[in-house]
Amino acid sequence: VDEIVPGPVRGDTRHHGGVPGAPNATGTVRRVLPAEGDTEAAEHGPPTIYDVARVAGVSIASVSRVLNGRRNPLPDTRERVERAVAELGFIPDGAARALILRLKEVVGVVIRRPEVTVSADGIFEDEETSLQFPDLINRGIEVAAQKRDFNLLVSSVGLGHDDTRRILALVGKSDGLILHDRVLDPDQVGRLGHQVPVVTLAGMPTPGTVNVSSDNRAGMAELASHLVRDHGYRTLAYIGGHPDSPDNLARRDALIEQVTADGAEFVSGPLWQGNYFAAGGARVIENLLASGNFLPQAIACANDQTALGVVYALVRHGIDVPGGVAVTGFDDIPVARHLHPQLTTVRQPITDLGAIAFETLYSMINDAGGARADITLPTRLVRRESCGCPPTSTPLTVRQP
Amino acid sequence: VDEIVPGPVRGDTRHHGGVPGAPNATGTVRRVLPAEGDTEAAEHGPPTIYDVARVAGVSIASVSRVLNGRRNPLPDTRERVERAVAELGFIPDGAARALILRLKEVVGVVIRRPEVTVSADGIFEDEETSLQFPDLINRGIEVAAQKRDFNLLVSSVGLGHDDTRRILALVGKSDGLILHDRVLDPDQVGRLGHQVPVVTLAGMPTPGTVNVSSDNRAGMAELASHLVRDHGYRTLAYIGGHPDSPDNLARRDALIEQVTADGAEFVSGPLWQGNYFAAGGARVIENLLASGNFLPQAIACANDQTALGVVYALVRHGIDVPGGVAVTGFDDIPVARHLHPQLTTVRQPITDLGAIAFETLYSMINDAGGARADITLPTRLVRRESCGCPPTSTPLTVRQP
DNA sequence: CTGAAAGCGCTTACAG
DNA sequence: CTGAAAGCGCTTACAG
Repeated sequence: VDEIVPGPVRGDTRHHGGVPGAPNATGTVRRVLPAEGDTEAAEHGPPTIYDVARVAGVSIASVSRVLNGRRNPLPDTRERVERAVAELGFIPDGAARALILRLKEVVGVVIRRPEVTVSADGIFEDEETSLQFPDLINRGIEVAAQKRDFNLLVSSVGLGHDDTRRILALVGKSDGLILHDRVLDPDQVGRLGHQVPVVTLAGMPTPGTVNVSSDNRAGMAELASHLVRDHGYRTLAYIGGHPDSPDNLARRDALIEQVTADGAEFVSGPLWQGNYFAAGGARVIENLLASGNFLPQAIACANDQTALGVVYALVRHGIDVPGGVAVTGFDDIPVARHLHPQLTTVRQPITDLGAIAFETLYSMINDAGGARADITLPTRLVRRESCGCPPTSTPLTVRQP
Repeated sequence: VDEIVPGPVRGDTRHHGGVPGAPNATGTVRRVLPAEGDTEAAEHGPPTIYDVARVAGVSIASVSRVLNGRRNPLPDTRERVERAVAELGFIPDGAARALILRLKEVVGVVIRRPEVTVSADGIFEDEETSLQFPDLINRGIEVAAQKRDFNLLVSSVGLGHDDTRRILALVGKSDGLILHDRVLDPDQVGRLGHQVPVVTLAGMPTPGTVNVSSDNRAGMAELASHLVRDHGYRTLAYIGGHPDSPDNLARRDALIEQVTADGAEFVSGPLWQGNYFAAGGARVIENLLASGNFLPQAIACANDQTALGVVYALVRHGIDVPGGVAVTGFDDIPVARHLHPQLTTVRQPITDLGAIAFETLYSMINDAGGARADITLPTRLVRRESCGCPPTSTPLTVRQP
């Protein structure tokens, strides 16, 4: 029996019957059994390195070497492989490559997607709000990743969905994780950090992971000083982002500190709670006005999108910005400079944040070395019109190289 | 010699010496050689299914079955596996899983990142322009993908970079591709379509791939009629997007057709070329004004971001919108409703576009079945203020469920 | 320079 | 129900 049955001896005998250039015929059979006559087994699925080797008349090792530029294959070998690759339309399977290399060249990124909330009157907030800031960060990550031949694998989490399962699946598909703000609580981050390289963006510093954020305190302090000392505003308020966001807390604290230190009054209360989105900012103003509250001279918002909603709501109610109330943002997203009035804000190096997060993760992936320090990037005040400053006369849409 | 050397007999003998719970010690050795004394080989790298099996005292097959909910493992088996998984912090390797399943559960998405262009006076345009529309589409893809346990693998391409290599690498890491507008020329798309399932967004229909787009013609025709018939504008112009964008061409053609049919005048010329970004729209206005051109009564822009820049530049020059010139957009990105004036535009179902692109691709991945028809989603005119309509009195930031 | 062989970490018929 | 074995498609020492 042993010598009659032509059972597979090595993996590559499975491929003996492939017809080069023949289009995939059925696409249904998964395991190719050795053909009876050993002559016309149909080709299934995309071509593999075995198919290329057979067509080129070389070993799979040579194919691999040509494709990866290892050693110096003979010109003849190289040409035959390249011809076969082109003929078959061969694309190497990343999974097999990742398995042997122990490197997927994939960075997992987890963002928090906006919740669909229901307000008191049973109306849903728009769930298609824009994630400008996170999207811009992801762009920074992607551009940096590209230079290392990495790609960006995105997953979003929301409240009440079994996120752990989703995140673990993401980990299994990547070499390391970058977590946006408020994606996991610090405990979970710490635990994850033991299993895989993790970088957090604007998160809580956790041993074993690296946190990348920008200097909220300095930026907000500079803004506060500008509002109080330069413009002379005596009453100020803050419209917060998500209450569990470290960025939000740092900005708020710095504002209160500076405003108080400069002898102005900080107005606060439960109504001043936003959610990082324009809708949230607008709602705060609506509620404030509806309940007859007085408005301070200046409102500092947790981010630009909130400021956008605030300006919108104020103008709707006939309140001029900055004439009636000054409004400022945080982030300096691209649209901020195209608004009326142009938005005064604190500039974060948004794409740099992403790029540095990736580079940090990349170094963690490559050497499992010891502890690394958290990173804080500088911020700076961008004075435009919404704080009360005069319009600038610089070119509108261009910048110096 | 044969019986003295304790060489690996099966793959799993490699794991005999692992110390459960011990932290990864060196992290440098890659291949674990059989330990001399066969007793204290250090654990390396993250735990595998063999480690879990050993700790749980079962076979790797049982571990796999528990983890994937196949068959009905005995409660005892299940518990021991779950305990071992928790103890070791085991996360299954997606690459190995993908290799055997022939499914990576990953959708590759290619976007075109904005070019860094140099204008005539040697000044660079801001490369951090916002990709709101593509980002929103990607969100739609991601949400749909999630429901199928897929993740989104992103890669961006730009002019002059060796994109083919990058895209092929992406293909190797995913089960299928969604291509944004202007990522590849139709020839390349067609070729790729032979090798892997491909869905294009607003691309040129190609045999073997499926194109998903929205009804540009109907939307733009509706807008044009509104401007000419309802508002009575007699001169109109169009600020284009990228000249090689099918969306752009369809919108322009529909506008010209309708404007002409309605007996109004269509103004055009080389200066009216934008690039889908705010900076491009603003520059068109600047150039027009600088060269002493007269402005039409209404300007329809290729998309909302362009309109944003146009409004900005007009207002800067003291031209009221819509009083002096009416301006409209296309897309209805979230920020459009928060601008002053609120932007009249054509609404595309942005996230639906992404979701449907994914679902189409998913079905292509699961059955390599025959040809599929291209898909066109409906659009509709959203009348707000920038066309000359009065402000609406509906709630500002909410919508009905 | 090149090829035969081993092995990456999983899943799943196939027997028991 | 469970385990031993095969195999997914690659890369890379190891010999020749």
